[in-house]
Amino acid sequence: MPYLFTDKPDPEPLDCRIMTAALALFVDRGFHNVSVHDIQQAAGVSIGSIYKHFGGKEGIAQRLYAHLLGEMDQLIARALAEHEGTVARCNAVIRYLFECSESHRYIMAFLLDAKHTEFLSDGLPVYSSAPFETLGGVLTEGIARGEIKPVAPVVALTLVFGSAIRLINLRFEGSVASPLMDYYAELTEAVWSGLTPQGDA
Amino acid sequence: MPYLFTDKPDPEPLDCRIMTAALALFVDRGFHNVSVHDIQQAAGVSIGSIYKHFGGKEGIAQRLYAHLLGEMDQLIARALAEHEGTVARCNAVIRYLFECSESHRYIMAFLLDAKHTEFLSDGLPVYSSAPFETLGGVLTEGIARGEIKPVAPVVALTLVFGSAIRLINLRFEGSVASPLMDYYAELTEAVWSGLTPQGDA
DNA sequence: GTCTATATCCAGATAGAC
DNA sequence: GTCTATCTGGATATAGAC
Repeated sequence: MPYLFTDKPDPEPLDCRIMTAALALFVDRGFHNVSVHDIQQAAGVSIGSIYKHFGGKEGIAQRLYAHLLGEMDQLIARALAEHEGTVARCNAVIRYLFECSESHRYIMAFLLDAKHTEFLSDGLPVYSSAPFETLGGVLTEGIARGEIKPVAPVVALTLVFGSAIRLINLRFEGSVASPLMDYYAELTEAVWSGLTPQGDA
Repeated sequence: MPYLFTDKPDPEPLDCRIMTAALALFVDRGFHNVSVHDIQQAAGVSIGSIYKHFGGKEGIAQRLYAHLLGEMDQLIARALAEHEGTVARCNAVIRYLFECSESHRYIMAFLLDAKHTEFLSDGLPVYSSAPFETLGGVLTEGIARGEIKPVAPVVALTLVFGSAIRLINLRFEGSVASPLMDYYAELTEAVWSGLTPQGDA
């Protein structure tokens, strides 16, 4: 089972083997280019088990998505708890996003790179999900407090996190050779100098 | 045949009917959730014609992608030709991107919203394609001339166009209710006040 | 060059043994 | 609860008439 912050339990249960294998395949090839047979083979399990535990391919994707959204929620909660002030909090989130993108590529690619609406019948797009709602709230609050220029919240959101996530996407695509943290300072400085009244970084 | 700037010729040839129908289906449902039968039916053509003209579903997507990248190239060339200076040029591109996203939703959604690598065996990701290479060049030049702060080109690219494109994505997803141009001024002002030495908008 | 009918293949899903 | 073998549906692709 793929986690961002905890190490997996040693006698890894079958569910987790399946989800881990599926995650890698989904990211590498795309959901629709992966068959249940591929997952079964990669996980070293039988087809029967997969249908018993998940009900099918979409079932795996659903549970993966729900689980990983939870991980993302933890990441954001952690970043927010560790800092005070809108700028510091958002920077902490960006830093975590960058670091986790390097250290847990599959998790982050599945969350930030996939078009979930194309294979999850129910699921909302990531940017309407709980974690990103939280970030929108942080920025809206920052605007209300005057820490951020009075722009539309969605503009602040796209500037701060949209650009950061685009950089992550480019990194996953292979268009960016250096580790993301190499760009952290430049990016955050430029963003906040455009969004804060005083122009602090 | 979907165009950004020209009106379609009146006795619309068969190729174009097929490509137009396929474009709408690909955007609405995603490439893998569309069958050749669906396209055939929507275009009012027979399966035989589709295989004769395009060789199959991926053939349609390939020609669509090539054609629409050309349209995007025109859009950018136009914006660059109409203005002088890095900031004005980039703003013109953003303005065109916003306007075309409202007026030609299917074209822009196919170009900016789809994961082409998942269904085109050859095609590069959009952000490594000619149009975006051009934009990278414009920003690199602006940095060299001192019109833009000396940041890594990829940082400038993600800030200027990454945030704009994220906003477009959100608009397509339905997360943004107002027309994109409502945010144009706020977005560009914030971006350039972070990226230009003097902080001009 | 356009269509219809058909063949082939493969992924998704299940039934029943162990 | 886990596996193997099998069924079924549907999508891609083609062959041949018009």
